[in-house]
Amino acid sequence: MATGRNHRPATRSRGIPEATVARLPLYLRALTALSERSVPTVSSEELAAAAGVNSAKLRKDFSYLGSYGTRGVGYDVEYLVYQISRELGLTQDWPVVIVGIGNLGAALANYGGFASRGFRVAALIDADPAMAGTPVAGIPVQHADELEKIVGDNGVSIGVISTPAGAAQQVCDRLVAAGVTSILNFAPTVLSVPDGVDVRKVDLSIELQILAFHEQRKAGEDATESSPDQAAPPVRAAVGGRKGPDGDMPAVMPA
Amino acid sequence: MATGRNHRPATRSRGIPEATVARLPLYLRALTALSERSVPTVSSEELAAAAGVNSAKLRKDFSYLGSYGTRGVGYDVEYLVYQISRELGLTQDWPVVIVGIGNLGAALANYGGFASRGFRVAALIDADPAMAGTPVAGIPVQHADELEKIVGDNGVSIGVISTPAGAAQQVCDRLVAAGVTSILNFAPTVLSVPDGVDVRKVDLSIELQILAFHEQRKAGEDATESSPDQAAPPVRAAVGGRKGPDGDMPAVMPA
DNA sequence: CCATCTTTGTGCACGCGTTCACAAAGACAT
DNA sequence: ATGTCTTTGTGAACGCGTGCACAAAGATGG
Repeated sequence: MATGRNHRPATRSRGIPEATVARLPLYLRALTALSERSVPTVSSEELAAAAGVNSAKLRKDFSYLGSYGTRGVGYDVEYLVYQISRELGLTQDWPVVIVGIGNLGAALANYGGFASRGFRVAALIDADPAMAGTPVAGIPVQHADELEKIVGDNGVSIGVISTPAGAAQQVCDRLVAAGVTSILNFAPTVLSVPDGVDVRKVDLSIELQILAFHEQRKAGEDATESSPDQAAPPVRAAVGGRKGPDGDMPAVMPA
Repeated sequence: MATGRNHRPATRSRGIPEATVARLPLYLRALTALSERSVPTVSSEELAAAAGVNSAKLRKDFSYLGSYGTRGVGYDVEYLVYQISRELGLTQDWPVVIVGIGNLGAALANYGGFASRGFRVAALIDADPAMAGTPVAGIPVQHADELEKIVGDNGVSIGVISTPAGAAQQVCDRLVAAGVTSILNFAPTVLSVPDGVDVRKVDLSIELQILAFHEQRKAGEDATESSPDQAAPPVRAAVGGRKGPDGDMPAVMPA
């Protein structure tokens, strides 16, 4: 039921590696800061430091875009800002819909970085009829029934899902059916989409768990790895047995 | 990722690859759902489908944890839930502080997935004196002056930064100085931290830009790749010279 | 016009991650 | 017991991403 044929056949588009694409926004941000300070040129070393990456990596990344640097001098800041913006498709306007206007959805709607970079919040959508008409971030919330019409009328191709996990797949299906081909998913669920639709997920819970893993490892190293088993003993559960010994796992969509 | 000399000496801890660690929370979530439905065992194929990954990858991932499966049958759900939880360090309690209680910070504080899996919001911190005492998600906001004391008293090792970009590095430095060794950064900035401190970043803007890239590419393919240059002409800026002849560069985005 | 010095662009090697494909292991039926 | 059938665990090959190290390019000064 979940992913199924989520192929992702090496999204290497026009020869630009996916890893490079993921770093371009980082470079762009650093370059924009330099541009605001009217810095005319930067070396790969300086820019790499500002973006927090290796300078060789940065140069190789730029080489995929073409040769925009001048040897002995560096890169022209304004020119590079333009080239990267164009490569990322930020020279055009991207109408975006946010579905699920709870705490998170409202926060996203209010997020400044949204509107500032070619992205425009075309509509806020929520399933709660009581919210319809209520303005959030200056935009009136519309009912989910309008979803297809909104997407169609505005030519929306990017959708943001900030609904509860239980509603995410259904919302996703409707968005895709209406014409959306890129989805940013904040709900803690694996979304299943047809080929040709891109999904990126932002998952707070997963990030925290990864941090906890490393944190535990650090603590374990300090403790000379002497801890035999700090918590409850593994107790291989009998097949078909009940829940865990402590019976926790606090119900509904923990994370 | 941080900046400067953040070596990341192959964070391969006890032989568990980083990529595997990043997937464990995904497996755990799928397994928890199965556990709630009282499913006793799953095959790698089923679980992989639920988690949206390749079954061979899943089996290899589990092999790093040890051999918890039974050939011909599959994996014991309860047992695996426990093993992964333990590996991720979720059998212990992780006090977390959230710094920056704006729209996003408040949304995070209200996020259910936070408290449910071993993570406990120990404190909410904001620099605005007017917010001090105001309860958010049932927890009174404390002033930033208390940061060091809060971290110290509660033994906090994980910090969440949801401040504006300008304040993030400073907050980060204070958290680290106070003893925090893992940081989840929502601010659109590259954080610089000393060795031994882990930083993970969640950046809405970057995710959208990556989606825009692929979206543009899809549109370009549909148009038979005939588009020569859809927007303003590149107009290579003269090296060392001033800006473009017409001084355009439409300020394609402030921040 | 030549020498020097800076910085880019990239060939190459290495390591990680993914995937295939299959032998080993065990459940289950007879 | 023995055979069959399912599913795991993993050896091996492959491809991507990273970083080193250096030659080529061009600016700059004499």
